Amino acid sequence: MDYLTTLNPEQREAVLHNEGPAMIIAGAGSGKTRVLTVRIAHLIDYHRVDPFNILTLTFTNKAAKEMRQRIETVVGTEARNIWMGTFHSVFAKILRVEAPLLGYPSNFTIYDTDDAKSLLKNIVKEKNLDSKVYKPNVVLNRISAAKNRLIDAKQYKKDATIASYDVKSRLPELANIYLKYEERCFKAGAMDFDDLLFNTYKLLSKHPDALNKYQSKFRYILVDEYQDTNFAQYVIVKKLAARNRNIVVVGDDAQSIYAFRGADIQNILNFEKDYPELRVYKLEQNYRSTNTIVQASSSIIKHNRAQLPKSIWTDNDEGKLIDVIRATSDNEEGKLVAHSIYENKLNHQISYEDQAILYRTNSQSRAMEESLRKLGIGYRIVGGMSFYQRKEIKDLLAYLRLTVNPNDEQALRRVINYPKRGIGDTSVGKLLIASDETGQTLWDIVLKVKGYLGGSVAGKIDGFATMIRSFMIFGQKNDAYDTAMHIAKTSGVLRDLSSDKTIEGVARYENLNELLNGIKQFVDDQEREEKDLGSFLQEIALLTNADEDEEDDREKVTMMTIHSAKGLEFKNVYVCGLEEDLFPSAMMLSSREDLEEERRLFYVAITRAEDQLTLSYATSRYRYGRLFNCSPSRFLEEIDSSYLNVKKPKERSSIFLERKEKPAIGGEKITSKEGGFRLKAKPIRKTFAKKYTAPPDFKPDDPGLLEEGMRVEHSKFGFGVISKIDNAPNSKKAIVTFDEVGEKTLLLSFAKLKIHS
DNA sequence: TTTCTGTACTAATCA
DNA sequence: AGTACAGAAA
Repeated sequence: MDYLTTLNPEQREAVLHNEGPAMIIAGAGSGKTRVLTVRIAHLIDYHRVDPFNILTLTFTNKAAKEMRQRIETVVGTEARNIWMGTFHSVFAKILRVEAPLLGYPSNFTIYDTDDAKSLLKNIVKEKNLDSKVYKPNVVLNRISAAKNRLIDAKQYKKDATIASYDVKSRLPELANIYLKYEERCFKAGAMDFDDLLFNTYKLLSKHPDALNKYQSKFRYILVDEYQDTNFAQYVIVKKLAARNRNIVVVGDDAQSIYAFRGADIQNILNFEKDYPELRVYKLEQNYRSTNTIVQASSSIIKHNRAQLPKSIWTDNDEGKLIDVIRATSDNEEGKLVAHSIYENKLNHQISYEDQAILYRTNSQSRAMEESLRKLGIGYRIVGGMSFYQRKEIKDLLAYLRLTVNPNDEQALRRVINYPKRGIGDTSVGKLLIASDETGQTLWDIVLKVKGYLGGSVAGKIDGFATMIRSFMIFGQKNDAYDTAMHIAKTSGVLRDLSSDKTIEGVARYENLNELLNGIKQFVDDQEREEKDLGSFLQEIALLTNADEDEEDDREKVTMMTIHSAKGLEFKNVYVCGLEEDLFPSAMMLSSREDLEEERRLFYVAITRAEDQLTLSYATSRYRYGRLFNCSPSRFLEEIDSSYLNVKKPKERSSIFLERKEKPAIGGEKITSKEGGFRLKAKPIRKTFAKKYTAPPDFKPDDPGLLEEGMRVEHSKFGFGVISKIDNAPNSKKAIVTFDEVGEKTLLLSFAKLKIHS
């Protein structure tokens, strides 16, 4: 029970709350994760609750993992039996078992946003609708919103209000697209992200035995970040908790930032209505930030009308004022931020891992990256274009998906002609028509292709089907790694990539190997029981942006969107791009609700900082390759100016601005998963390869003169040092570490290198 | 059927 | 700046 002594009275009360519903309103930095973990530990350790009976829903898998580890220090390995994870991953786990009740195979595929969009694109095309009007993005958002409100395609079609709204917004065919989309997903044995929630709801409402089973299993339910749950999640939780009513939700209305995904603050208010016996606990003391930051954040959030009454306070020091940096361009903004980070380290011994750069949109990372690289500051980017979104990764994954579930239409279409095997769009189109007319899946048609197509194409398709079938048989007898390796080799994917000797091609090949390594680590994980391909695919389908690798973070600045930063904290935080139309986003200016959500997002951003907060903006910025002027964000004016230190451009030390540029280190994007393996993508940087252009008088030297350790100039990559020369008979190679683009292997018969002494 | 090339269009946040 | 698509040429 020592763990209770570390809590303040309010926290302790929340932890000791016994049975029945409770809501914990926890301000930023008030120790809510601590309360949650101690509470769970207390349930197990003191109240002798069986961990199997506890369900904890968190916002990221990483948060769940950390929480589990902390609980383990109190109650031991028993903690591993707690059901803990994101809504999506917990529900996917349930659906793996129960999907057959809903007519889905238990090895169902999970469609990510890209799969969903490309399926919608296909449907729009098949219906001969204008894809400029029915944009996949827009259509998907509408369908997603409907699913989050638990409206299926049939109900959608019947609903007069929705119909008139769709007509008004000139998308009258939406209902029919939704019907088709639903049908195609079901036929393919696939669920999109929203289906994981929707189908769980269907399961619990249509199958009393299943409802009964999970209600008695989950006797204690805890929900973190409750302010970001949507209607579907709300209803499911309510159903699960209906019998025991032991539900504790933790949230902060001021940090609700996912309305675009259907999150509804209303859920907090509904909660009070649903459980009249509800106890409410408030955690108002901030342990994270300086008083300046706490006060400044309060001065911002009070501009919002919609909020629950609470007053955040802190015992911490007053701290430093909030710096405001003004730059003339996005590139200069990056430079100033990078220099400031460098200076913090040099003069104040603040290591890079304690510093973070936050921005509204992922596209803002580029200018920052370049500046950090020039100063030789290591960094890592959370989110953005992730490893799994790369073409080469998706290609192999499509083969793997197809092997697990051959009805997966998106996967089939992706690889039926990759690598090129002479099955073009025309032929695939014919198969699709046959599939539509006969009601069979695309795979069924492929199996019986000779009945629908003639000529040599039929033979090729037949060969493809035979290959996939052989993969399926192979997969039944082997683990995920051996199967994936077999598939990569036999399908020709590996050969196709290794034949591409361009720089980008080599990077792609390495990425593919990284994926295979990742699968190997998955298989080698001692704690894992299921090592088949299907388990691996399920594992990676639900990775979140924040599910990051930790061992590699040392001496690296963290960069991410503010959304990804939720729940995190850093000593020094830079919030960039504080300009009208960027933050707040131009798309969020039309209603008070939207603007207030942007303001909450800003609130989340600044409350990430412990000691020092810096806000920056630029007066011009590149968009669509053009330079646009911008004006400072209204949010800057909303902060009480007594907390601000507006830096005048002159004050900045010129030493830094003229410093010689250092070679780059670091700079890889990292994505990983909690099971212990991690995947790094080799960045494919055409941009930087293009950036450098040799002077007109550039003349390469004779490759024979090159030696290890020499400093050389390359016509595209700029300057670098030869780290190794490989004297293979017909392909002399040099490995050169370039200042800007990092290590490259160059074939000396092609590469033009000039020696610099 | 594939590959090349020019053009049109686009970048908000996430599971 | 990057890319996705359409149309022409091979």
